[in-house]
Amino acid sequence: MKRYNFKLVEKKWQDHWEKNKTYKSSLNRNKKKFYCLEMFPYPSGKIHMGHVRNYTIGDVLSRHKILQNYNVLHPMGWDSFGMPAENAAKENNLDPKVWTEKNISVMKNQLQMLGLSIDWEREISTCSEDYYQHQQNFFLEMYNKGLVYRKENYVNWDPIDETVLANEQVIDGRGWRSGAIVQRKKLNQWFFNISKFSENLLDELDNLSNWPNKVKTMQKNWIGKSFGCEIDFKIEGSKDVKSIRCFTTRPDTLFGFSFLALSVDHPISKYFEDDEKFINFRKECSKTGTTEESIAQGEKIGFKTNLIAINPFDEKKKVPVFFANFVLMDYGFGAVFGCPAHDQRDMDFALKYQLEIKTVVKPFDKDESFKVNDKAYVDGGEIINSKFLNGLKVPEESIIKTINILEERKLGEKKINFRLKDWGVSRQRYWGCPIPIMYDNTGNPHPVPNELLPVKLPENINLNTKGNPLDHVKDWKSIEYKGEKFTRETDTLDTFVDSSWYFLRFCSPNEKNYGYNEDEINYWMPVDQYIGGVEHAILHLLYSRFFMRAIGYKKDDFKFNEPFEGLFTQGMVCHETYKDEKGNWLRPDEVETKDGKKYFVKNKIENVVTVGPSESMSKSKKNTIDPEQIIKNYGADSVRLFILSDSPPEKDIQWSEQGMVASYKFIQKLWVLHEKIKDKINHKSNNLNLENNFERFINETISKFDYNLEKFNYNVLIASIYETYNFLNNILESKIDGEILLKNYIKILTILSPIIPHFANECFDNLGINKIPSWPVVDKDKTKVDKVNFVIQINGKKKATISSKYNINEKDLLDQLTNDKNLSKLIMGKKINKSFFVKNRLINILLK
RNA sequence: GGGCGAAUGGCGGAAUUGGUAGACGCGUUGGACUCAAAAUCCAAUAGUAGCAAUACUGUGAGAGUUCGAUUCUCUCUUUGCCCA
Repeated sequence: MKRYNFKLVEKKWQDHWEKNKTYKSSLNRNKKKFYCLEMFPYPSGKIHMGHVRNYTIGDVLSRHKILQNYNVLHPMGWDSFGMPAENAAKENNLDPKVWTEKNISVMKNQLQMLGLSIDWEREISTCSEDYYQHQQNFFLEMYNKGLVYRKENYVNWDPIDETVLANEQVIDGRGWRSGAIVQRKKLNQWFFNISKFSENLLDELDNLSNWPNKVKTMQKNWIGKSFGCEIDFKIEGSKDVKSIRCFTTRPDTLFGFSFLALSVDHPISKYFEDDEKFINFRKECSKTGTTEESIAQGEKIGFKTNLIAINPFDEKKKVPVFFANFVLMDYGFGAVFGCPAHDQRDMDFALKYQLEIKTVVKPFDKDESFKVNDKAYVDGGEIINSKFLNGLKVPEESIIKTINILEERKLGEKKINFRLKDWGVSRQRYWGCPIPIMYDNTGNPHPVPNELLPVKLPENINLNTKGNPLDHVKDWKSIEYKGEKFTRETDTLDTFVDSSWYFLRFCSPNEKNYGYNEDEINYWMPVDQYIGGVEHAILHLLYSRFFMRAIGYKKDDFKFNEPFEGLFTQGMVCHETYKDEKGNWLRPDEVETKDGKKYFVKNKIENVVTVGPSESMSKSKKNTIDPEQIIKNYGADSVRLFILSDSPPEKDIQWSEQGMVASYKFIQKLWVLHEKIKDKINHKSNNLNLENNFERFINETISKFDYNLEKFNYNVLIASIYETYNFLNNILESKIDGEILLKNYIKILTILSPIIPHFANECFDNLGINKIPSWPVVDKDKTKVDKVNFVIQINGKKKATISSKYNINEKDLLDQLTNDKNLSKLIMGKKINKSFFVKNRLINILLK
């Protein structure tokens, strides 16, 4: 008996698929299409286990659909613009393009080692001119439709590197690279008008029935629709400022108003720019960073102005105006009215600056003397201490009625506010898609005219400059058109733009004239199943949804809004973390264990290792496992089997070497089984009972497969593969007819093939079958049983099981029970009060 | 602080959605094979009591609905993610 040699077999089939273009897809209207897409990778160097998991899940689905005779599109490409390339290139003094292309070739090779059913002829790379030229087109179309505009916006500015930093690159108020204190700087930037579609993006979430609710909730919260009103507050104490406009969702607490807080970026801050104390205060604020979270967690501080705000409902009530660090210019109008009794943030602030805390809402079960002290009361109840608002139910009456009153008195107006802000797409970086805009000598922007498109990214430029390298490429930056001199926009597009339409490009990757071919996208789109990490639940998915709306805006032949019909978000791959005595992280292969209890540095038993919690694999904690090495050691099928077997795909999985070995051994065992079966297929026998039993098991297994494939319960699927193995191994002990054995074994191999494709193909080949048959259909007749195990419960407790006829009725079952010598004593001498009968399952007998 | 989810043997996890809790795998223990080890195979494996048949307890804690609850409801604890 030959050992199964995965190295030879896997290579053989991968070559076979490539040579025969087995997974090439093309438009075929006679077949139902299925577009299976996994989030494409960033070419960072090597694939990681997260990729292995992601692409294995997608591959199982894709191969399953192929066997169900769908016309499957399963492409792969590269999200290849972005900062890491630029940084790596700077460090190693090479071209980002060279770095990127090298990584792509390494990673493509690694993905191919996994044996994925990908149509590699559709491979795309977002950094190639073939791709980004169409993106420039989309940008200009959107520009012409008024969906793109330019405005000044605050950014995190690193004064040493002279560069803009993303929020996550600001650590404790300093640039992650230079360590310089980050400044807030106003820059002119390009924006996509995503907020125009806020309402629609929110509403149509409800149609996405094949999306996880979790993701839909996250998007809902992100879009953040809130209902409230705008109120103008009269201001005293300044000749320049007469009123300030606020947005609020709680106008009903207006009588609890005790201060007005402004963002330090509020337009009226310009009147305070001579005040040194204010300038210092603003500096202090900029240290807390610009994220909402850091602001909320940091201490709330304020700067008291000499201004006085007047309560519109009670002109006698005058309160101080502050600048405060917890108010963001991005939300509402950068001004909030403070009601400490019913908002915790306002409460913290009021306590610090000893401002009035006036209770205006009470819970239903308290009386009018209810008083808020130092913890804001934010739940429902009834309005008190508020003159004409008293008695209104909070929130169902109070908010809308207050708004009506404000509107009647012309003090404010109803307003729906969205948290979702327009998408700033300008990046002061080299390695991205150039923005096809040029400026005339007065600084006005113009779209780059057709004959000068695409705007190509210059190559071989000096990256070791301050600020955006493109700014320094003089001969690229300045152009002449029809005798007039222009300078190019040197910002490039956010890489989220690249990934907002790549799924369209896959439908017609070679279309020359436009980003997509209409026929092709109308056939293939939308993506039937999209698979990726939950970390992209908000931005990438929302931007893609926006992009479809933006392309389709004022364009009748673009027929769909939603790019992804189904979405599946997989969990992360985790591994234990290790630290030596000095607290340095150690790689798993640097650690050795004895009895699974004591851990120490390899070959140095005296150096104890502390085992930390299992966490998402990351380079910084050194708890990564290199997929290529694992595939080389155990084979692609084993890796695929293991990565699916231990946990449900949507949950995190713990990488375990033992589990990996178990999967490897199992493939070996399957091969032994295969050879045993092959030896028996010419065996003649006639044992009807055995055959029925056998066919029932096989059909039940297929039905389990169908159910669990549909639900992405791949771990349960693998469990039933083990059960099938055990069953087949057992049945070979008896004399089963060879023909029936083979017929059913073929079905089993077929349903195994999406998970372990190399192995299954080899087995088919070995049996002289050159094409994997279609997905088997469950034969319901074969799953019929004539006996079932009935559970006997007495007073709700399980007492026994009894084998009885299928579909037996209650009376016959009770007869059978009373005639059974052993079981009859369970009810002997007692009166049956009542009984509950579940067909073919159980009976619960209540005795008196 | 808010929203959503989770909690089941030594471990990862099953449970046809209210009907036999612990499938399947890992680990552990015992046995076979071997001069020995590895590999492989066989068996046992929720806990307590018992030689045993068996009995009782048991799905984070506590209550509730129900003939029957891992599953539904409420309260609490711990924990994860997202948002603030």
